[in-house]
Amino acid sequence: MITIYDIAKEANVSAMTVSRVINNADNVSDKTREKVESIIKKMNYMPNSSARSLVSKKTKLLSLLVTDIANPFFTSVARGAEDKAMQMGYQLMLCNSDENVEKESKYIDMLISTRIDGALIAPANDSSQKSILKLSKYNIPVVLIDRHIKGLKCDQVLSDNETTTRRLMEHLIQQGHKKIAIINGPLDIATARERHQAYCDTLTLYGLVINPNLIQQSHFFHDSDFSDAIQQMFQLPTNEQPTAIFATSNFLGINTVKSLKKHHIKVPEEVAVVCYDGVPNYTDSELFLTAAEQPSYHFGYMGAQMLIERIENTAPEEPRTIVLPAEFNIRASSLHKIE
Amino acid sequence: MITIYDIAKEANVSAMTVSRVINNADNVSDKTREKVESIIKKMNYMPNSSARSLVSKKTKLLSLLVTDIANPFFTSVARGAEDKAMQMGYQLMLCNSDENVEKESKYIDMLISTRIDGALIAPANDSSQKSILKLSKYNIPVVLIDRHIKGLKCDQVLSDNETTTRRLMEHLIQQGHKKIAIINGPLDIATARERHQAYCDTLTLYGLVINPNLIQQSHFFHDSDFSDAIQQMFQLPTNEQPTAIFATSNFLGINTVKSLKKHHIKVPEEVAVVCYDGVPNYTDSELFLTAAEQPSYHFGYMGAQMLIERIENTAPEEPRTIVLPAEFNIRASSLHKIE
DNA sequence: TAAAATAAAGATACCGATAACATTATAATA
DNA sequence: TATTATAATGTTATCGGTATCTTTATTTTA
Repeated sequence: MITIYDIAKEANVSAMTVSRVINNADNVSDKTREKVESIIKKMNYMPNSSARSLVSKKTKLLSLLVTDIANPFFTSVARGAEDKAMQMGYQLMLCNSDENVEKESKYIDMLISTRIDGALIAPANDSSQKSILKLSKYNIPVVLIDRHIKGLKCDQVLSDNETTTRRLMEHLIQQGHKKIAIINGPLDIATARERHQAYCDTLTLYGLVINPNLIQQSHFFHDSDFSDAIQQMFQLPTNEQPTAIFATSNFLGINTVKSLKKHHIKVPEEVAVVCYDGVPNYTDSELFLTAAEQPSYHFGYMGAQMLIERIENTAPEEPRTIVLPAEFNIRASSLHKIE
Repeated sequence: MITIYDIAKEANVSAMTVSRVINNADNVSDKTREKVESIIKKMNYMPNSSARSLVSKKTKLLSLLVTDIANPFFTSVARGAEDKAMQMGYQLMLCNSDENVEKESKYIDMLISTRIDGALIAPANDSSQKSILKLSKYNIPVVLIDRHIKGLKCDQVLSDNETTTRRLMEHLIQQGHKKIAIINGPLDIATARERHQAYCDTLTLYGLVINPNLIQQSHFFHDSDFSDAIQQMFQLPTNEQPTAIFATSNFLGINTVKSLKKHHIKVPEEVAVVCYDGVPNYTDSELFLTAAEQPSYHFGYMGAQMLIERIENTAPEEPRTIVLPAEFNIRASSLHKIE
């Protein structure tokens, strides 16, 4: 492996001069610079980042720690984060926690050892706080994505859970729905908690009752199954049965519609469905599910930008929170007025 | 930042003893080990990977260089690769080349500087060879994914382009189609070239004519647009117009169906469509497009495994090629017999 | 022209770990 | 008990860069 010393010897200069050349220091004569540069090219020299990092204490490495890159929301976040990282000269490491705090913690330990310059994290749940604080102990800045953690002060890019939920609910209420169910993720995840709260608040705001039988918790994975929960709701006395369902995530939305179909319940005629977050359209036809679509690419892009600003000390000291608005796409799944 | 020396001082031992403890060397007394371990825990010490790498010449870093992580094929590849990498104690860096050789080359330079232990690459096209050879110059093993490069000897995980194409074509031919168009990516990409070849071979095999008017090149991006190409084909004399289309990638398939729809051409009644590779189903209904679905997760998983074997010298010297079979899903888009 | 200022390059130590060898303490053997 | 073998620990050099200080060469100023 070629080092700075090989170049130095070949060019008849000191290693320090070579270092100056590759770092574009200004106190190198043009003649020397040209000579060194030509030898670097000839010998195909590339500086060793480990050696550099050891001295500089910077790795130019960021990490994106999400629950599952295969969730299209995070796929797009990754793309955005990577674009910004590359643009700013950073590389991005990918980690999937599977919403598992132990796995997440193991990753974070690895990331600390790697001495990444910063981390973009969509935490598994509230108890991720411990691992994240560990990063802080190592002065590794963190930007939270999508899910914040109560009591944890750091930069974050979040969705406007309150407004977006309310607007989805209002859409249903305007269509005449009074018995609206919610299918949600675990309440130890901020997004689930806030969407739950906003769901309750909106019902109250419009003078509707909050029926615990219409509140179901599942999880946010792709294969969340709550066929039983659905069935249960539709075995309630008729006056309790929901006429609309609010699903709090892309996969929950899809699986809700699938479950309903399985139980031969017609959407939207018998029950309307709205969904927080959307999915890419890989079909030739229009999408079916009414969704508040999040600008997921920007979650990653803005997140990476904030992170790099933090790393490079160009950010204000006070932690910043960016709230990105969703885009509402009213579609067939909720287009059926009831009286 | 806490180092091995801080631990050593606190434990009243030499740095080397601490190093032995963290590396689980067997020649450390239990008493010493316990003492050191407790101090490591107390002081929250984590070894510095840069320092380790500098000595060991191993970074435990892999890279996944694909054209676009947002393409569901590569998303799934990434998930598979990451799973295997994590399992084996490696971390995965993510790079998107956007099928751009310059961008790809820039990435590869960064990866060399980072001294990654190995790279999983889906090359932009044939001229990626130069950059990939550069990696070899630095003894960084490469596993090619999905796209191989002629003349480049290395481990690879590929699709069976010949068989899969032939089977898709045969399916069409069995339905009575004689005028089959192909919508393909650029021919400087191996997959496109091989699918093109297999398309021609299959036509010949069944005694059908190869009509250049029915051979269209676009590209593999998400937003490939070939509405004009489609229109052109359907402005041919009736006896030349295709009754079926073979799209050589997931996005090409989707966009083909979309374009046809735009031109009010009915699928499958007026033209059947089959597609190489599929997409995840994010809808409640059955997918429409007949597709040869690739086990993308395994492309990544197996690729990472081969790569790690190569890195850790447990692989046979001779480069290996793994060919993963596709799964055929005949769906509505091609289910219409013609006489 | 001598003294001071500036530019260009070199020497050395260090970043944080580990490999290789050296030393000391302890146990086994003659 | 003296001698070896073995176990446990320490010392030093090194990985490939860069920060810092020093030296040498060149230019500017008085």
